[in-house]
Amino acid sequence: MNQTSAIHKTSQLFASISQPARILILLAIGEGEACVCHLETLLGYRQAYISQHLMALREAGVVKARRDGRYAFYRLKDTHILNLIHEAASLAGTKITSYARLLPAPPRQSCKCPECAPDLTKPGLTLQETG
Amino acid sequence: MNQTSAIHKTSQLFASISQPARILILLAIGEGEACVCHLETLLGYRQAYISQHLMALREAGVVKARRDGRYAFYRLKDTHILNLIHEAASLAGTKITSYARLLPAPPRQSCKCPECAPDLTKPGLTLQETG
DNA sequence: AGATCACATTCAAAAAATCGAATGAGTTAA
DNA sequence: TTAACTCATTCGATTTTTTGAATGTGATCT
Repeated sequence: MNQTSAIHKTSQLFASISQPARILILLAIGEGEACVCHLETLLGYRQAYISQHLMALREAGVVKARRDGRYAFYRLKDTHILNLIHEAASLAGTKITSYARLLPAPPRQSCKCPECAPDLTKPGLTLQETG
Repeated sequence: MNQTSAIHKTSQLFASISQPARILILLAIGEGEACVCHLETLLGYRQAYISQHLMALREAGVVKARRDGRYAFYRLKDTHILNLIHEAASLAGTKITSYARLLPAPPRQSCKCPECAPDLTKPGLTLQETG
């Protein structure tokens, strides 16, 4: 592994997250797991749009997918990518707030969006942000 | 400063360094200062090419320029950008070696700017890398 | 079986980045 | 002043990325 190829790989990693939608997706996945429909609901993007970005992130080795039935669950390959994002935000003179992960209901395997997670429709349960 | 604009600024920072030539330039500048002619000799790129990338890095707020006569000296606005690069390399599964005291090997064809010229007369200075 | 759901992929047009070439602008030396 | 030097900028062709739209694939349900 020479210097040139190391720099090339590094630049490709940067390129894969040099886009607002990608960063939002990574933040939404956080340290947990998220299915596409969850991201769709959470971020308000169309499914195909999210899938495209997830494909790019997958090819860049940033996320990995797990299939379970007709759902696909995405997870960060290395959660240190979140640190990278926060440090970049700091260098850019701003601050990005992380999405707090909602605790998954013990027996449930589905995603957390209102569509597949009836628990979230209970009053009083909302999405929260934390720094 | 809301979340959307913070993410936008962060993605722009990533975009500005999502390119091998840019990363090489930042590594070459390192924690010191470098004139364009120095980078030209060091990296083997054309002057206009380097100037273009420096302009992009300047607009992204990554580097700042200082003019001294007909020379322009560039410096990192925040050397933490180097940490960011190394962390990204690690996430990409590679390792980038920093340049320390990097000078062209003899016979030296480096620029004659005040910054580099004195070193050129000293014997025994060669191209060195350090991690 | 057909219908529906969750997601992936392809296609194409628009937008942006890349990069070489030429040129401009300011500084200093002759 | 003229010339040479250092760097910045513009221009344009090529390539890449972005993004909406349409469609494909496989799993699940009825």
